[in-house]
Amino acid sequence: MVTDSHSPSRRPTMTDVAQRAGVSLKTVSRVVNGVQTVDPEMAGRVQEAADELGYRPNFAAAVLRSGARTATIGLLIKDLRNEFYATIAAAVADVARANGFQLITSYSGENADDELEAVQDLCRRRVDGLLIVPTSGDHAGLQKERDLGTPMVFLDRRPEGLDADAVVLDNFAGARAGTGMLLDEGHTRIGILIDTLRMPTMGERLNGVRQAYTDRGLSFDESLVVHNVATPDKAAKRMETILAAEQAPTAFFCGNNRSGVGALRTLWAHGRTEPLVCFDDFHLSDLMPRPVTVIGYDNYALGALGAELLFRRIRGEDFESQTVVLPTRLIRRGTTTDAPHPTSPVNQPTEGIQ
Amino acid sequence: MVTDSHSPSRRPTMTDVAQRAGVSLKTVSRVVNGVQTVDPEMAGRVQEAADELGYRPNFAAAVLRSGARTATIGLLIKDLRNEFYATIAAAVADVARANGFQLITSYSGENADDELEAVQDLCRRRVDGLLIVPTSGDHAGLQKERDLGTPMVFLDRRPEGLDADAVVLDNFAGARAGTGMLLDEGHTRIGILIDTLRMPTMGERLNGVRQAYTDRGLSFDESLVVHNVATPDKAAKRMETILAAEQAPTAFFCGNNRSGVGALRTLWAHGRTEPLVCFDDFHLSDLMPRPVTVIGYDNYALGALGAELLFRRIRGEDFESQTVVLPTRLIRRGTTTDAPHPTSPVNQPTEGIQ
DNA sequence: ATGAAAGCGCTAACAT
DNA sequence: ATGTTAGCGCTTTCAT
Repeated sequence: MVTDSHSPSRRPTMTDVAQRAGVSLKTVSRVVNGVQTVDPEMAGRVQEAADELGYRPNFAAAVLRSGARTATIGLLIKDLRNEFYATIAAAVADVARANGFQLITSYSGENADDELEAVQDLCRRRVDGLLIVPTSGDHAGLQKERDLGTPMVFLDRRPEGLDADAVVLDNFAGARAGTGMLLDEGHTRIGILIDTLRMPTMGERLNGVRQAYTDRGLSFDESLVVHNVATPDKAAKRMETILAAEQAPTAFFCGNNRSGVGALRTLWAHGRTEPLVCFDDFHLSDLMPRPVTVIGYDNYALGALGAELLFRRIRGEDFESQTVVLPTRLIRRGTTTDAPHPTSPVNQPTEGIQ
Repeated sequence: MVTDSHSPSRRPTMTDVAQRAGVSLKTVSRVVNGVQTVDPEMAGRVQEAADELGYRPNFAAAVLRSGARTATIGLLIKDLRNEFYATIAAAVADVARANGFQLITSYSGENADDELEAVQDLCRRRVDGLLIVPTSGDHAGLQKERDLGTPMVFLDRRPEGLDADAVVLDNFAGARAGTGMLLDEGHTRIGILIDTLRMPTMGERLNGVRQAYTDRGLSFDESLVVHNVATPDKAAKRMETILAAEQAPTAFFCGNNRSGVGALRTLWAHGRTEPLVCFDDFHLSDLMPRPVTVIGYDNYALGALGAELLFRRIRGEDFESQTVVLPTRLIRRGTTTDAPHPTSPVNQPTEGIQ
């Protein structure tokens, strides 16, 4: 039953089918593509021959000759284990599927060079469009590819040095509202944990924090900002130090869910009750063992809107480059209990967590 | 600066570059591919012409003529928002990248027909191999594609009606150990929440549960099994009914993390302390507001091992179809507090949760 | 070291 | 309704 499945034997071609069915190449083409009128009897013979041989049309050859689209889009994205990116990828996959396109998911790399290389590879493969969740801060190198006819839409971050569409979050307003809430609760020393400012999103969020102070005529103490908190582990460790210090902050603002989760762990471990606001919602945030306020948004919409925008370009619509800004909103999450302190607060952190 | 980026103008070809550089087509080919010796002066001229035109080799055309691989693998997978699948996808993406391959991620669909269709589309695109996280229970239709020369590796579920490699979890042993733990703690009425038995993985897990009873000479009450609990919401609702019943179970076993999370929510909302064992670990399980024991495993390894296996096939290695079974282990997660009951236990569940 | 011709698998444009 | 010819963009083979 199992034939020699490991032989690299050439797949049958249209010519093979034509020979077997005793018809011309073109007739096979017509039958396979289901267009035009073909004599039913003949069509049957062709279909039979094709089935017997296990004929599968070579899509790339058809595209090459006909000049049709490859019906493929590319997505450059970082780490699918991070739910932020995974949700975007899921949205893009859904839209691609709805349009009958395949999706090539490629890693966006660490810097502008990696990114450019990935884009160029996808262009060699003649993708019809590109969705990019950028890592690097310079996209000027991509201008050429776009000019060459590959539309691009940027997700989560605006393109820099490049004229292209984008869908981003309102980082500034979100951070401003979150910080404002803490200030309005009477906190004036708010510890800020952010990832590197090389991510413009972080800069926007930090500016939102500053603006909340300004809004209220308060001055912001920049020394309360802790930079380069890239992982939950780092956040947890930095929090240990911060909490031990004199004049520790009375509330915390975390620039993303990674730092938020890490900070939460340490606060929980020490039974601390300082309020925490965290940019990005996350799975199960509602079941956290203590309150946490998140700055949430529609993550799936970010990916879906970006993909829709891309397909408009692919369909040939011509319009000025546009940037869609998605709103955020404050959501109270986590649980509250009567217990002032956990009995056995420290637990093995979940493995493989972002 | 921005040239007419929306014109569907043909991308330049090798012939265009050759003309501009005043050399033959073949010379351009040699320069572009960086093989063979070409006069440096000439190579420079060619490179210059290529850069000026923004020439990008047409990868598909090269593959067509040379018969080389497409350097592409396909991944059929369901929902990337589910961290189980997202982790597998991340692992596969990493291995593909390490091998210089691109990855087409396609939806595996709802049934055998969708699945077959997706596979056939990928075969038309001549992917060099296929990773499949199956949804359907019949893969006989894929045999032909495999015989035609496309190697396949199944992830999480064994292929049915098809001779192919697979990487799966030891569902039986995991469920047996988890249930055994509860039985050894003295529980005899354990409520079982599982998804549909049409998923063989669920059947294996349920059999593991039964075996744990058998191991101890206990008889298992099949009426304690709740079927078709597919989402956290469903699990939460079913738990309401179960807890309200007379002779409610004194402990719970959930067949996957979706039902586990849902059950956890309801238990927590009611301040119930019945122990809960859940197949699948999940993000932040360590911070759940009450204890939970998970049956964990190396999810990333599942994807990575599968991809490695596939690449061995792609490289032409010939060996008997093999199934790798990954071990599981019990892990205590969640937090414990002195508080017998939460004050405000019911909270808005996290949005967009799997 | 460079180039001309043929052809990968398919479809477009023309016959018939 | 069916077939023939040419050629998509590239690499191979074989000259030179």
